[in-house]
Amino acid sequence: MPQTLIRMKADILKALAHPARLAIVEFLGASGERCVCEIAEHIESAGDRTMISKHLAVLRAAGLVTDRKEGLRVFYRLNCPCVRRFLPCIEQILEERVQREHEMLKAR
Amino acid sequence: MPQTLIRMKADILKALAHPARLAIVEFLGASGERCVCEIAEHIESAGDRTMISKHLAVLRAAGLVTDRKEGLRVFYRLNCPCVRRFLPCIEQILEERVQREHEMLKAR
DNA sequence: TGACTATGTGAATATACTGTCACATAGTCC
DNA sequence: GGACTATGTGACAGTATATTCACATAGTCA
Repeated sequence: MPQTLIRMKADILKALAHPARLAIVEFLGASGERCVCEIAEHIESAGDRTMISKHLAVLRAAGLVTDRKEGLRVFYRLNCPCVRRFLPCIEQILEERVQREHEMLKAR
Repeated sequence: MPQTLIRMKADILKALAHPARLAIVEFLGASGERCVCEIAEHIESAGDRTMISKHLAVLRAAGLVTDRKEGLRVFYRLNCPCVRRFLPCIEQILEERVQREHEMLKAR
């Protein structure tokens, strides 16, 4: 458990820990390879396309996505299929938390 | 995919996206229930115990850990075993990235 | 009760991240 | 070459997060 390794893992998680970036990862996970314009169109919430570029740069730096140029377009895809496997786990944590909060309200 | 859900999931990831908190989660995942003093002793790197308290509060708020008081001590444990399952996935992403960077260096 | 221990909280500062703007690059088509 | 399109970058202001310190709470034991 060298500190460096932990820090690197935390950095990968940090890359995922933003609504827009998470949405991008989920989108790529569900639909394979997509160009920036398609991603931007699908996310919308992240206002400007500039932001999409920056978020993609963060994901790329973390090693989560790879890009491929084709003419004017740049296509992105998930690097590790395993990301798709662990996102449902996050959802499970969320559901369990919601349920726990429900029970606490009922218990009062 | 309502925006709120995405934001909640990103918040859970954000809670994990800190070296000290990730180390705490890994520690609890490996060794079950531990009191704050044991956690603090194991992490060290996170200087003050004050910080450990705050990190634990973040993990608790995210629904990742639960606490239980026993006398002076407070014991924490992981809430969702599935967290243990997805941490290796992060390691895999990291390894693949390291390998890719290696190849790029060789290719020059 | 009073000294002691384990843990948590609040305020204040330092640091990092986000989002926006204007501009830069690079490829395409005329 | 020049106009156009898709994407990326740099600087800046605003916001959030981490860290530190001093102090608060609450349980134990004499």
